[in-house]
Amino acid sequence: MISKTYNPRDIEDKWYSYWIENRYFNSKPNPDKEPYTIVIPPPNVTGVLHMGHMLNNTIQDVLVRKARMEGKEACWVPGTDHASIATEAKVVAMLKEKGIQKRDLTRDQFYEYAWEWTHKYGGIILQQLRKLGASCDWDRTRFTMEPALYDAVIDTFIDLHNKGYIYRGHRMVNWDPQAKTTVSDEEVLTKEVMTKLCYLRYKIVDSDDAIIIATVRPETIMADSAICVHPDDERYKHLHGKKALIPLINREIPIITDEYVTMDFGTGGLKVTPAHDQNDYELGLKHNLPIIDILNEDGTLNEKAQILVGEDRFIARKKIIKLLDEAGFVEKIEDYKSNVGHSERTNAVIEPRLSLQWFVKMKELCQPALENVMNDNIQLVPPKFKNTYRVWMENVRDWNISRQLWWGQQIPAYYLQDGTVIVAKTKREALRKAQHEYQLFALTEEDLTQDPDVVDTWFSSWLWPITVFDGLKDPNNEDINYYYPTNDLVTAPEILFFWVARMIIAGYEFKGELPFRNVYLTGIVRDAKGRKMSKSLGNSPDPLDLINIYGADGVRTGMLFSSPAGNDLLFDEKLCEQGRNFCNKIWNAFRLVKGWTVTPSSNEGGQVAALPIAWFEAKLNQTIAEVHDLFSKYRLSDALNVIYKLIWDDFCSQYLEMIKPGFEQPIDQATFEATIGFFDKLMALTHPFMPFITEEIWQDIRPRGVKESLCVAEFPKVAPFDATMLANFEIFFEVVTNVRNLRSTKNISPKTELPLTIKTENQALYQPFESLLVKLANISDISYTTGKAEGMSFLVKADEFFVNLEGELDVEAERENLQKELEYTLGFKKSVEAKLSNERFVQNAKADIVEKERQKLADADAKIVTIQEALARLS
RNA sequence: GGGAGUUUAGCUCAGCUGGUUCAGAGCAUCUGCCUUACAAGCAGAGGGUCGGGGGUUCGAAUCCCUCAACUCCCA
Repeated sequence: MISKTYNPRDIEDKWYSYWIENRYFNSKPNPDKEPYTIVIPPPNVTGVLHMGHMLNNTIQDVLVRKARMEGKEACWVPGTDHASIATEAKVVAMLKEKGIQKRDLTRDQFYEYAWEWTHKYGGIILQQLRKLGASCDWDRTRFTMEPALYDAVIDTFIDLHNKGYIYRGHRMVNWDPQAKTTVSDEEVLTKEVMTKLCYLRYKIVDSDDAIIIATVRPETIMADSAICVHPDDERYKHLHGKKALIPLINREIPIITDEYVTMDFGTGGLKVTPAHDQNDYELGLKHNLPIIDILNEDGTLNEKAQILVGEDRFIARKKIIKLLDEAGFVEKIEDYKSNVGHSERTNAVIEPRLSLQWFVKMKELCQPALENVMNDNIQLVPPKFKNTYRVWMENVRDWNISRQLWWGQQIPAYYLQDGTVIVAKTKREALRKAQHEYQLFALTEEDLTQDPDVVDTWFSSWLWPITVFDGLKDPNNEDINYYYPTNDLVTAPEILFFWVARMIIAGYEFKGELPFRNVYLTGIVRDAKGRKMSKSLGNSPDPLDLINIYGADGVRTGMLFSSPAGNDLLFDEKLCEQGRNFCNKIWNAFRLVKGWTVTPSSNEGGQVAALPIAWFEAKLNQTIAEVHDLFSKYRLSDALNVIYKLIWDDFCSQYLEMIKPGFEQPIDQATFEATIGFFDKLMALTHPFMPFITEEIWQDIRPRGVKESLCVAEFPKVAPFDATMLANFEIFFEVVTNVRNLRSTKNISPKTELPLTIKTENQALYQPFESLLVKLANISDISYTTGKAEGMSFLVKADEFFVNLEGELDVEAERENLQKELEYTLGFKKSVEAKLSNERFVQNAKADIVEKERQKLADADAKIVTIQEALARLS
C-alpha cells in the first residue's frame, strides 16, 4: 500500500546515497562529449547555509542536472573560500574565549588555531548542500587556502608585479589605536558625539590680516598642509595665493581654492590635514600637498608635531585649546554634534591613518573584460546589468589588495632594513635576488622581513575558475583544457564587481580567455517585508528546517516559483508549501496509476482513450518545446511554472480524468502503456527541478536496471505537435466547463446526468468528443440540431449548447444573459469595424493583422446571429 | 552629489522588437463538494483606468517627455 502523502525524508537520503555510490556526479574529460561546467561561487568556509545559498545552488543544480541528462559531460565543481576577515574574526573570538590574545601568538601558532577551526567547521556548508540535492562532483572539492591555490595566488602576485601591474601606495585606513590594528569599514560603528567646534585664527603672512578656521580637531593643526576656501567665496578672494601661519608652531601653509569646500559651514575656510582625514587626503593629492603624519600607532603625538609630543590625542586636544586660548588664537568655541567612528571591538575612536599598501593597476587590465561583456562574448543575464558593469569598469579605481590580517596568503614582498622591497616567492629567493641585484653578498635571511599583510580574499577567488582545474600550476593539463572556459556562473549581483568582473579580468590576463560564457545573476532573498534576510535581523528561516518540513524538492520549487533572474525574491514559506503540495499531487497521480489493473484486451475503454492520448502527446510536446525555449533564456522560474501547469492541470485534471477507468475497473494495455510513457517523460522533464521525487517514481513506474538512474536518463527532446488537436480540445474543455458552471449556478449535483443538444453547422467537430463529454460533464446523451432546442443554453464560439433542465428554466435570467452577451459582442464588432473602416489602418498595418481583424468581424457576425436567434426563441 | 532599476489583480510576478495567445499566471479570497489518486484535494466564480499627467501613432501596459513613490550601486 503506497502512502497517501509523499514522505520525502527516507526517499531523499536513499537516492542521494545511490547517486553518490554510482558516481553519477563525477566527471572526467571525455572528448566524445560536450563539456558543461559550473564552478560554485565558493561559500565562506565558516559559513552555514542561508537562503541566498539555497536559491543560488538550486539554480546551479537545475542547470547542471539538465545538462547531464542531455548527455553532456556535466561537471559542477564545489569548494569553499577562506574569507580572511570573517574567519579571522571568528578565530580571534574563539581564542578570546580561551583567554588568548592574537598579539600574544606567533603567526604560525595563529595558523594552527585557524586551521583547526577550518577543519572543524569548514565542511558544514558543503554537507548541507547535499541535503538540497546538489549534484556536485565532490571529489573535486577545492579550498582557496589549500597549498596549490595558495601558490597560485603568490605566483600571480609576482607575475603582475613583474609586469608592472602591482605597486605600493598610500591608503587611508581605519586605525584602532587601542588594538593597534586596522579595522575594516564593516567593523566601524558611527556614533553621534558631542564635541567642540573651535574657531581658530591663522595669521596671514606679511599682513595684519587673519583667517578664521573652524575645526573639531585642533590637535591636528600641526599636521596642516594648507587652508582651502571656495574659489567663489567673496570673503576670501583677497587671500587667494597668500600664505598663512599655523598657530603656535608658525609653519607657513598656502591658501588654496577648491569647489569641494562648503561655503556655509563654519567660516567657509577649511584646514587641510592630508595625513589625518580621508577627504583632506584626496584634496592633498589633487593639490600636491605634503603629508605630515603627527600621530604614533597608539594615538600619541610624535616629534613631527613639535609640541605636545608624547601626549595622547585627546589629552593633546584639551591642552592645545588651552595653549591656543592663552596665545589669543581662539576666536570662539561652540558645542557641536558630530559623527565619529568607533571600533566595534575596542570602542576606541577610529583614527584615519595613512599606510603603505599594495595596489593593482586596473585600467589596462580591465580592457578585455569590459569589451567582452559589452559585445556579449560573455553574456550577463539579465542584460540590464551590462550598464552597471560598464559604468564600474570605465571608472575603475586601483584595487587595494593589502589586508592587515594573518589568515590568508601572505604578501610575497620582503623588505631590507633600508626599506628596499623585493618581491619573490620565498625568503630564500628574495635573499638571492637581493644579493644579486644589489650586490649585497653579506646579507642573510635575518635581514629580510616579509610584509605582514595578506592579500584580499578576492585576490584568490578571482582565480577560482582556473585554479580549481590547476590551470596555473599546470597550464596544459587535461582538465583545464577540457572544462575551461566554463559555461555558466550563477551568483548574486552584489558581487558583480568584487568577484565576477575580477574573474573575467583574471581569465583574460592569465588564460587569455573568458572564464565563463554566461553569468546568471540571481536576486536577493528578502523576507515578506522586503528586508534582506540576515542573521542579525533573525528574519531568515533555517534552510535545513525547511527541508525537514517541506522536503528538498518542495523547498527547491518554492525557491524557484517566483524568482526570475536578477529580481529579488520575496520569500514566503507558503512557496515551499506550494512546492510540497505539488510533490503530493505528483505522488497521488503516481498512486492512481500504480493502483490500476491492466487487461490485455482492448475493450471499449481503449477507444475512449485514443483521443486523450493523442491530445496529451501534443500538449506534452508543446510544453517540452516551451521548456527548452525558456531554459535557453535562463527563465527557470517560468520553465518550472509551465511544467507545474502541465502536470497539475493538463495531466492530472484533464488527461487522467479522461482515461481513468471506473471504480475497480481494469485499464486496457494500450492506454496504460501510453500513460506510463507520459509519466516517464514528465518525470524526466521535472527531474532537474525536483530530483528526489522524480527519481523515486521513475524507478518504480517501470522495471529498471541495476545501475539505471533518472539523473542520467534522457531529457525530453523537442518534437513536433498537432496544433489542430490542441485547438479542438480547447473547445471541448470550454464546453465541459460551461456545463459544470451551469450545474454550479443551478445547484445541480455533479452526479445528476444531463442531456445535451448541440446546435452547430459542424457536427463532425464534436462527434469524436461525445464519449469524453459524457464522462467529464456527466452527460446522459448528446443530440444535434440546426434549429431550436429546449433548455438553458450557452455559447462556445458561434455554436450553441442546450442543457434541458426540467422546470429549471428561468426565462428572464436567460434573456438577461443573452442580452448582455449580445451587447458585448455588438460593441466588440463596432470596434473592429472602426478599425477596418479606418483607411490609414488598412494601409499602414501589416496584412496579416488586417486579415485577423476581418476574421474577428466574421466571427462576431456569426455569434450575433446565434444570440439573436436564441433571444427570438425566448420571446 | 553621480548613476541604475522598479511601479500591472489583495500578495508575488509575466507581458520580447507598439496590433485577440493583450490585459495574463500562481498564491490568496468567495461559493459548492469528504465524487473510491490526492481536503496538502475537486468543481466553479469574482477581482486591475497597467503609479499620475502630457505627447507620438490609425492604434500605447509596450515608444518619448514630465512628475511622484520605492530600491540598489558608487561617492
